[in-house]
Amino acid sequence: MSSTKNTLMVAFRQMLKRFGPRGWWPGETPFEVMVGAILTQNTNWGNVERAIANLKREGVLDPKAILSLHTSTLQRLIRPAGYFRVKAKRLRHFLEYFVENYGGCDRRMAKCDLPRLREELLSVNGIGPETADSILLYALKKPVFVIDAYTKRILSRHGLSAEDDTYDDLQELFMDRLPPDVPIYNEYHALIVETGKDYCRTKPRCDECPLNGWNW
DNA sequence: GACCAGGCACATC
DNA sequence: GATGTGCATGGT
Repeated sequence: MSSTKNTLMVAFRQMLKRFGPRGWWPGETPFEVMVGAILTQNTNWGNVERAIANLKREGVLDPKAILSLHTSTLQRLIRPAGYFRVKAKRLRHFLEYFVENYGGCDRRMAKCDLPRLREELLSVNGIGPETADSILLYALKKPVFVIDAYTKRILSRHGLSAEDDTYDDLQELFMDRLPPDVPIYNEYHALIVETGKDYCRTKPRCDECPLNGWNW
């Protein structure tokens, strides 16, 4: 266990050395982070930035302001992020929950405990485990480890996960072995994404990967 | 033109 | 419960 813990931190330091702190999540406010978490589902971040810029330009990057938009207007503004019809619905579902339960106030929401918030978020149509955890960690500063496609791919490539491991299995793997520390969870996930982008796409460059030899 | 990107819900078997 | 499919834009 302790050697595993050490291995996880060694991998962390290797990635940090290679890329430096990523400073996630890019977003000026917790609310912007929440919107970004939904818009970035299976989507390149650059496209999400365009969509968020549109919302800002129209002065509607605000829970109630977005809710008051006509559906076609919302769709037009978030169009660059792709899947704009489904994402308009998902955004609305989340905002209805957010405004109804917390008055659209992230600080009020952050006062609630993690297990309750996670369960609530997962019950919102359009919010799955990764989106829920991204909101919890990056917007509300709750200690949850975010698992994403890169994490799955990297763990699998290094033989550190099984085919049938679920999202929760992989999350447990990290959370059992790391202290419940928001800055570490934040930086760790961001660095895994960065490592995945550079070395672990469909044509992997395993030889150069900073996680070469990673094991536990 | 193919492939990729910081998922999720739903239909079908 | 597992497997397959639709959703869509913009960069490389």
